[in-house]
Amino acid sequence: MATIKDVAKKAGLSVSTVSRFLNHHPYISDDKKERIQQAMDELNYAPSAIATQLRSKKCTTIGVLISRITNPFFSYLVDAIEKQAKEHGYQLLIMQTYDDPKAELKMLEYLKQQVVAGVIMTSIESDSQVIEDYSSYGPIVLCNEKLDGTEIPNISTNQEAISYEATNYLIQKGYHKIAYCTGGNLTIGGHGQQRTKGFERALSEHELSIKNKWIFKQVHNMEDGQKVAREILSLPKNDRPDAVFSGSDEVAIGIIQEVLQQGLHVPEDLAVLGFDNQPSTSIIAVPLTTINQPTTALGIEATKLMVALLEGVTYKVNKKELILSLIERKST
Amino acid sequence: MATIKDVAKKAGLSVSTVSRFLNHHPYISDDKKERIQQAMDELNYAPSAIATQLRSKKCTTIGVLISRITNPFFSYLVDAIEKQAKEHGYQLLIMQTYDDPKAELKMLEYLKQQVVAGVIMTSIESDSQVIEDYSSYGPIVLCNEKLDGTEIPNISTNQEAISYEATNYLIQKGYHKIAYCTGGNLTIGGHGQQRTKGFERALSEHELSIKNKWIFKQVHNMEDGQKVAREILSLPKNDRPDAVFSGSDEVAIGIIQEVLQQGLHVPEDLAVLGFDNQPSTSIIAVPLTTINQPTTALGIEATKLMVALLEGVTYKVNKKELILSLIERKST
DNA sequence: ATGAAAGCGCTAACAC
DNA sequence: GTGTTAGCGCTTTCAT
Repeated sequence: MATIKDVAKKAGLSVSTVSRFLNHHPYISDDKKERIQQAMDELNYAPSAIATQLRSKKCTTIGVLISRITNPFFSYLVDAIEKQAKEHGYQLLIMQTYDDPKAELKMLEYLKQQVVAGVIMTSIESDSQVIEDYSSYGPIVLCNEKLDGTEIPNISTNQEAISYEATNYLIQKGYHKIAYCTGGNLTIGGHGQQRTKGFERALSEHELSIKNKWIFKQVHNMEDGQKVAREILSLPKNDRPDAVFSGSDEVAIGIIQEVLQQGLHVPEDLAVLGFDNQPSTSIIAVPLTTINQPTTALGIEATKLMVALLEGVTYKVNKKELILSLIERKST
Repeated sequence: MATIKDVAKKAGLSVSTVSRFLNHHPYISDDKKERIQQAMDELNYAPSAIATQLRSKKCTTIGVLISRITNPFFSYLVDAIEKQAKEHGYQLLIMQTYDDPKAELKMLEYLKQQVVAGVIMTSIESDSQVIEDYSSYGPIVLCNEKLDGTEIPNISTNQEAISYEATNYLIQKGYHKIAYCTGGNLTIGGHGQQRTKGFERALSEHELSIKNKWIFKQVHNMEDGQKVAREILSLPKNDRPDAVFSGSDEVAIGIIQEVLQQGLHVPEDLAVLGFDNQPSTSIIAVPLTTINQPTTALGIEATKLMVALLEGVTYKVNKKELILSLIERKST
């Protein structure tokens, strides 16, 4: 590979002039510009990004932490982040955590080592203290997550409110025995805590109770959903929920599949409400009532905020687009 | 940020000793190891990856080019690549092209600038000559793509054969008027050329012809599929295909949706065969007959080959897993 | 076993 | 306008 030195030699100029040319400085005579360009072309020169970075301390790679890219919510989020980042001249280093704090820590170490200039976290596994510590090495922006008691900036939606609204919607529709599915395990500060809060608030306002056996924790995919449906349907009629609020569309789809397979009907035998509005929810046998997340807006705002932080300017987050909405289809 | 110099000073040693410690060289006395470790801890030191890279010329970032991450085929591919890369100590720089050759070129420039050590291309927009030129700067591995007349290594499946097989399957089932959907435009060397070849071979062996109006080019998503279905259904009965072979599941799903919406039936009024076996194809109203791609194997093999190329060892691709298969469901 | 010193490819004062 | 030079933080000879 040719270096800036080779170019300078070939053009009969000094490295600094070539460097100036590279960095679009003013005040270089046109004939020299031409000579440099020609030398570069002949040598097929490209500046070493590494050397530039070491010297100028400018890094244009943003780290993105996601739990799993195959989840449509995250792939759409990454899509939005990537497009926005590219627009500002940044690249994405992507890392899946699969909910493993070790992977998360690896990315945070990359921040410390300056492999990435900043990190957008779309999932959190570490303690807030750990993340706060690392934020001294570069900006960290939380996307669709929050960390109470910290100063870490975040872009997020009001999941508690929409959960409350969706639960009320179910109650108004006449469903009073509502089961609940969550990916977390109902610990405070854990996954889906906000959704759970909204759900519980709506129930208690209507003085409805929820039985322990109607609560399903650590359910994530279609198979889990099918299992949940089997459990529900095996309960005696008078003890059986008439609706399920699932914190995940995938689980909701599994539930619907299983109910239909048993020759029963949705929503007559069991109503199902999901969360995410994943692409496939509108095309299944019984289209799913679910909650739409402003995925693109979340990605765009998180990235804009990150870029602003990186470039030392202020950015006022546009909250108008960050709203969740209930999509009513056929499953409720 | 503390540097190696600071650590050396604090430990009362030279930078070279610290460097040796960092690189796990033998022959460092235990007491000095301890002193260094302690100094590092106190200073909260992390070596600058950039400086290390500039000096040692070792880069552990692999560039991955994909057309769009929101397409499940690609997100599953990236998932497999990321896991495999991580296992070997590499990271992924991901870039979507949205079929724009400019984006592709940007990644290839990153290869030239040593931002990435190698590039895995899961989609190709540039001329083979361009890609061959860039391959002198680092390994390029094609994944699920081929470039005839070049030496660029590739991991791919026999799409021609499965297309042939799937078309024969349709013919054997009694469908003799088969329409065809492709994301490309039927140019030689273009998108889906192999699939088209297999399709045509099967037709011509059975002396079946295909009318021009039964061919749909540049169709990509569900909406395109719905349009295709509308066009097909508006044809007079005697001139209407009885089956569609779609090069994309998404288009196939759109077709099914539209047929059902018009009160007609799949496969009675129109049989539909897709390509990809995307997750949602098994859960739609009429589960789709389609072709399964060995996504994980493609990703794993491409990454293993890339790592081998990067580390200068040979790797024999495991072709046993790289097989396509017809998944028969209810749409044919 | 440890240290001194050169230099990876580039940028940015500082001189002229 | 252009050249000289001193590093950025690290690895790696070459001494000792």
